[in-house]
Amino acid sequence: MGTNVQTITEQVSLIASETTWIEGAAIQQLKKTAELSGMVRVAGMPDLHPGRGYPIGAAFYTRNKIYPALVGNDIGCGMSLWQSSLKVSKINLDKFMKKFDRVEAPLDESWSEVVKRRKGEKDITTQAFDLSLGTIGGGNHFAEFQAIDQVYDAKALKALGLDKKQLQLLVHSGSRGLGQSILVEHIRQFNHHGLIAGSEDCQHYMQQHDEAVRWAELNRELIARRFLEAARSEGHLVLDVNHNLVTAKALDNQSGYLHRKGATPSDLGYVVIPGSRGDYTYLVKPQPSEQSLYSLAHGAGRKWKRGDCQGRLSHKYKKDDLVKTALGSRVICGNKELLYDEAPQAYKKCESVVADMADAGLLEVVARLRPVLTFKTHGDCS
DNA sequence: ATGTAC
Repeated sequence: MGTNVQTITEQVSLIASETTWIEGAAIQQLKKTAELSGMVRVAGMPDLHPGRGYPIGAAFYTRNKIYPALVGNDIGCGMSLWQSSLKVSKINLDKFMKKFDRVEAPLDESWSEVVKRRKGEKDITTQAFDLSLGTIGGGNHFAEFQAIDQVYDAKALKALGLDKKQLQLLVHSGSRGLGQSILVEHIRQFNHHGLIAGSEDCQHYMQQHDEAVRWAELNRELIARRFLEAARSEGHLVLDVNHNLVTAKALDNQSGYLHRKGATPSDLGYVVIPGSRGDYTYLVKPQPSEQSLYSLAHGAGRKWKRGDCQGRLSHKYKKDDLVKTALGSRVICGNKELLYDEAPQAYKKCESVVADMADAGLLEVVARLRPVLTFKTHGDCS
């Protein structure tokens, strides 16, 4: 075992240094999840925190069964990084912020052709949630313009087609109401018992799951395209990685299923580990490892529960204090609850989470990106 | 997390 790989039980490991704060409740959930039938191994990431019954920031490996509830409602949620054609040096923040007045409504008619074409190309037939396509949603979802602030591996940066002078766009969103509807219907039918791998019910779930993953990818693409258009910019996709999904994966020459809930794949090339708005994002080169179930943290990880944050912060920080950050970036968030719940103070430092994984030999840092403008929502009190 | 619940 390398450093920063803690053994909780025979089945359960945790990627974190001894000094990284992990809530006890999250470890309890991790151990509880390991007791599910068919569970082989569970790995917690350094951003592990409690969820509703199951923890967030973890990978779960099963044989013979899959557990849709472990993936959760936001099937296909992930991170998409685009490079814009805008020069960082040309950005006037006060002016720039005003460009994003119309990025929350359903996509208008001017998008219908590209939506139709891309849905076809991605074999997405469901129409029930078309109105949500191209919208960010709530919670920890965002669209954030960033500047490459430190380069540690210039070769890798170049291989990705990234230019330090260009403004980048990071999109965090998922399958909106579609994934939710799939999970709700599944739980109504099967509760939390999971599905026998290969069964008809399992195949049916996987078919819906896979479509929701493709829908979430298209959603991020459309969000990026509409933000780039609003910024009067061109752009190209650099990477897109899902952190909520279940996929077939062979381990020890035996087939099985790798569930990821807030866990970024480390076996698919470069990924980003985002800090909460007001903190740095890290572009990293993963080193695939079975020790972490081929996964990495999907972010900095919550330190404080949603709902607790306003009480903990409002004595010290008013609304106006939270829309400008210590790194000089701006935040558009007209929803007061979200403004507090997603404040950088509510999260761990991304640097420490990344360092835990680097020290465990799970990644090498390519570059550090600093936030420029984080868009959450115009909300109800902007 | 959620075209946000009783």
